[in-house]
Amino acid sequence: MAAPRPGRAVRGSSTGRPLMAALDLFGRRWNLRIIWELRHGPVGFRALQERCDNMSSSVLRQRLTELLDATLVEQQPDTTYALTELGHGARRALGPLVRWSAEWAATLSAADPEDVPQGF
Amino acid sequence: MAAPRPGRAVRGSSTGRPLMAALDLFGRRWNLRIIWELRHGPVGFRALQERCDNMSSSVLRQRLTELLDATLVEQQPDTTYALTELGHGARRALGPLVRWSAEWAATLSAADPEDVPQGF
DNA sequence: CTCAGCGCTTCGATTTCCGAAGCACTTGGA
DNA sequence: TCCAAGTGCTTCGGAAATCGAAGCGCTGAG
Repeated sequence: MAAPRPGRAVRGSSTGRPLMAALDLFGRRWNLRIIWELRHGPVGFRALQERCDNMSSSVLRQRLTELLDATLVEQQPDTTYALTELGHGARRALGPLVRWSAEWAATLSAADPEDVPQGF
Repeated sequence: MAAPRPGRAVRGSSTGRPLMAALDLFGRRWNLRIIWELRHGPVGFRALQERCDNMSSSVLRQRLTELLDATLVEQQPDTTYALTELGHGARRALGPLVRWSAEWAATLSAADPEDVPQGF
C-alpha cells in the first residue's frame, strides 16, 4: 500500500482529508515510535532498529520509505535518517500525547495496584 | 494480545513505560480513529462502525475491548460507547496532531500539485 | 406476530508483520 | 593486501493481525 499523504486515498478513508491520512500513517505500527526515536537527531538504520526494540528490518525499511515519501523524514548524505522540519512538527504535536500517557499511568496506578514504572 | 496499559509489557517494549504503552495502543489500527469519532459524545456500535468507514465489526469489537480495558472508553447503560475523562484527555492530546496534519497538507500541496482537499 | 434495527460473534480469505539469513559495501587494523 | 567487523538493506517462509460477509439473539415499533 502506498504511504498515506493528504490528498491521497488512504486505508479507511477515500476522501484524502489530511487528518485521515495522518491517522492512517500514525496508525501503522512503529511509525509513532520511529518519529519519537529520531527526536534527538540523525540515527543510522541499524541503530534505529535497536532503539525500536529490534523491530524487523524489513518493516523498518518499509516504514522509512513511507516516512520519506511523506517528507517527515529525510536521509542525510551519510545515509543516516533524520526528521525534516515537518517531521519535527509532528514530533512536537506528539508532546501532549507524551504528557497524557503519564497522566494515564498515574490514573491507572491509583485505581489499580499494578506496578507502573517511572519515566516515559 | 492484551490491551496495552502502562505497567504492562507491550508489543515492542518490555519496560511497561507509559509512553511505550501509549505508542502501542495508538499504533494499532483504528484506535486513533475511534477516539476521534467519539469526540462529540456517545455512539452506538453500528453507528461507530459506519463513522469509521465501515471497518470490520470484529476488529471494532476487539478495539473497543482494548479501549474499555485501558479505561479510555466506557459503555453506557444504553450500550452506546463514550469517552471517559481519560479518553477525553487523550482526545485533547490529539488536538495538536490535527493542527499539524493541516500544516502537513499545506506544505505538501505547495511543493506538489496533488489535489489536496479542504477540512480535516 | 412480524419485521427492522441493534450489539456482537464466527470464520475463511487477505494483508501485514515478523525474524533469521545473507548480500554488497565500507572501514580499520595486521 | 587481506581479513574481520560493521553498515544499509533485501529476501522469503511462517505467524499474526485485519478484513468482510454472514448470521445469531434481542428489543421496540407497528
